[in-house]
Amino acid sequence: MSRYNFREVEETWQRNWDDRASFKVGEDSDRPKYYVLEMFPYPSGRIHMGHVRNYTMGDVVARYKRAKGFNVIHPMGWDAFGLPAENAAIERKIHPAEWTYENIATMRGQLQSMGLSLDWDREIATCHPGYYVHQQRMFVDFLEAGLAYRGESVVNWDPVDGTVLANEQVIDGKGWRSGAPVEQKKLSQWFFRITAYSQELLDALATLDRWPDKVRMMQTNWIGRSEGARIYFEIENRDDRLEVYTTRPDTLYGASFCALSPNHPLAAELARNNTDLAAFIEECARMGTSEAVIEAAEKKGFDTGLKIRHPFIDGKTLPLYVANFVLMEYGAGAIFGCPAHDQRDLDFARKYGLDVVPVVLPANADAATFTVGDEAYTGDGTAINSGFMDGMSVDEAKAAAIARLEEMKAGKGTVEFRLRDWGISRQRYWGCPIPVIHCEACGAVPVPKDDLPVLLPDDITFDAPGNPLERHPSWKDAPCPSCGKPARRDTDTMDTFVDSSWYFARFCSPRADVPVDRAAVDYWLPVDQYIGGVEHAILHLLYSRFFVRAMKACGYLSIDEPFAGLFTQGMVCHETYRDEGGNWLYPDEIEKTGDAAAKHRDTGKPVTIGRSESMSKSKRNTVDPEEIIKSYGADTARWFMLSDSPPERDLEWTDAGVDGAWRYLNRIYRLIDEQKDGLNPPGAAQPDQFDEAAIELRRATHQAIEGVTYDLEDFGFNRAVAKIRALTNAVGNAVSTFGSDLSAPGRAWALREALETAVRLMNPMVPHLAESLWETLGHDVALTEMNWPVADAALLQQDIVTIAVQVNGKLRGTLDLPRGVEKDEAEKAALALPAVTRATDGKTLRKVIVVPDRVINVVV
RNA sequence: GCGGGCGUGGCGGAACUGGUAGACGCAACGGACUUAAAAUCCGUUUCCCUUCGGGGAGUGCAGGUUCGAGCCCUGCCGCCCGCACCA
Repeated sequence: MSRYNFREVEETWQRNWDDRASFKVGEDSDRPKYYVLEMFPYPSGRIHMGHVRNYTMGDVVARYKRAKGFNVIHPMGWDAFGLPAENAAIERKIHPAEWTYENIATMRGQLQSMGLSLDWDREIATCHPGYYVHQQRMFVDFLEAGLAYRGESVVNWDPVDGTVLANEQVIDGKGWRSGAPVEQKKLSQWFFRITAYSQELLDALATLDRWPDKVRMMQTNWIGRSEGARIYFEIENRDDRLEVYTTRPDTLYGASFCALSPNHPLAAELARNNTDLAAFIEECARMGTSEAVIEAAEKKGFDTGLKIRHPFIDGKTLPLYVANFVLMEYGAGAIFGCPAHDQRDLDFARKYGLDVVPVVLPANADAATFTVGDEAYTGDGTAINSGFMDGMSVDEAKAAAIARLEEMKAGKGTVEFRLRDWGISRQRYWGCPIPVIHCEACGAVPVPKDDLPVLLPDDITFDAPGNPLERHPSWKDAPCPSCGKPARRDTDTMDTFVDSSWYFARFCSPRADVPVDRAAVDYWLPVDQYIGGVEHAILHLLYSRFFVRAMKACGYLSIDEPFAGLFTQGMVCHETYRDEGGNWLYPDEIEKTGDAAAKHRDTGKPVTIGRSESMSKSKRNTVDPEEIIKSYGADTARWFMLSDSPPERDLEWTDAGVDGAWRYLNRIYRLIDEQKDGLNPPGAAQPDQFDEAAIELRRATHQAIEGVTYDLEDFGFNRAVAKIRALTNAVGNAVSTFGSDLSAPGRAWALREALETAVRLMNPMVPHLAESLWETLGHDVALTEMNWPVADAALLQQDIVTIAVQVNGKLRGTLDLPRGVEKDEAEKAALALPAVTRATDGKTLRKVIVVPDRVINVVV
């Protein structure tokens, strides 16, 4: 008897697939295509369990679809630009490129050891000039199409590191690395005009029916469409007008003040002659934008002394404040306040003693007595105190107010979005250079496409803070492409989210000398199944949706949406451990001494076991996939990843769970090893007779095919695993029923069918073992070339069905009856059951419900 | 605050459109094999009562609809996630 040698099996089959180029694909019009993609990794150094889970799921889908006859493309690459490479450069004096490519080499090897069915010929790295040259081309195209532009915006600026920070990199108002208080700074940057597609990005969400509702909801909220009105208020003693945005023009009669954002140009203008106002604005800027600050912040305002004329009420004026809660980025950067019907306005009004005039009367309230106390009334109702709008519903009043404003040329109805254009400039070295040259005479001039790529210089230093490209002695000097005079390169690089916004398209023609080969993208796109973490629900997934629209506008492709199907997987979690001093400990530093107790492996000191949390280096609750693969094999890791937890939910990594997976794989290995010699040869003709035991096994086999197929179509990997295990149990039972006698009609055949089926069903999940067992069963065609098994419908139904018998809905017994038995007959049998007669004794039979082949309910 | 999701044994989780709740595993316990251990195999395992025939309760809580509810409806409670001064 042989033992399952996973090391040898996994190496053999990985080499075999490689030698036979099993996963290399090209366009093939004869077969339906299927594009499976997992979010590509950042080459941080080593793969982690989250990668293992993600890529295992993708591989199951890829191998399953392949067996179903699809021409499956399943590529892999590297999201290789980004900050950590620069940090490594600073900390370890290693060039970002070197660090990145070394990491890629390590991680490629690790992924290969997982046995993924990837077409490695399509591998790309976004930091490679062969990739980013095309990104620079498209940038120029976008520029020409008006989809990229240069603009000013307020950014998070870290004065110590000398760079812009993303919002995520600002923690409690301080730079995450330098710890310096972040400043709000106005900078000229490049933008992608994602807002040109606001409505379209919103509308098209409805077509993404294979996306999680949650993600669509999040994008809907992020895009943030609202309908309302722009109002142009006249300002007393000034020529210009004040523009505000509101969603409640119906409450205009209840207005008691107007307020500007501290960043509003008018506020800045007024501050020039008013030091108190200047100080107030300064204070607002310092306050920062972190949530905690906003939560606690008091509504504060500064009365500018200016008076705003009410458009509908002759002679009425409203005071104009600068208020800390008004955002420059939304609407017009200015508001009118109606305290009775907006909580924030109410707080503000109470603080500054402003009028609170109710103008919407709730349905069951009395106009004579209705007042607003501490809570603003934001609901529906009837307009009151509102002149021409009195008596209208909120919706009618909105329309009427807009109509009147438009008539007076004092405003108009508008649709507003929360979505902002995408600022892509980063003051970083390790990113795609922005292909623009700034000329004093000609302005910002794109680098001609023939001169691309603009390559990153290799000879850079990280010995001072700030952008190495800016400090480079000569790189930024370049002649103006337009007039030829000395000019200056843009020293910013693109946000790395740009890189990941189109990589899925590049995979279709990874070596093309244009961004994408038209025939290839027309064949392969869109991605049929995309798999990744929910943390990308907005940024990456929204940017990519924008990018394909922009690419379409520039004639590169013709799809509307990049990802037809999306699956967001849960995280991998693990218990946490701390020593007496509160320091985090790695799982391999501790030893369990009981159910909820542990000690330090070396010191023997007690260890506190904390709750299970997402694996992270900072909490040291990580398990290295490479160690697991080395000691148990990739298949065990894969099988465990797919068992137990539904893929969209978090998975708890436990040693016991891994052992369980390991035990099962050994069990099926042993089972086949023990039975293989007694089986008939592969491909033997189906006998025409089966005894009862053989039929029972065949039923289990075909139910497993049916169930596993259904589950795999539906991302029910945990259920599929359970059904394969159930089939294995059924084989085990059959083997003991059969004993050593396989001569009864059909037994040997049914046993082979069951074992072969189990192997084929588990192939997408544990491909090395499955291939090996398939070979053991006497086949010389690899499973990668085999079709998916098909269930025999005749075997899915049982001839004898077990029917539940209830009395008043309570289970009293069961009946085994032939399928399709007459209702009367079933009813008679049910009423004759001792448990039923006992329960109905002395009571009047009211009625009997018979659900054919399912349940009989006796009502008394 | 707004939006969304989820509550099922000791644990992870099954349960097709309302029809035998607890599949499949983990852990635990008992047994077989063994000098012993590991490995493996067999069995038990929702809870309570039991005269061992059974009986009762049970899917967060309280109601409702239905012959029948884990699933549908109403109201609570708890947990998780996202957004957050969005006018």
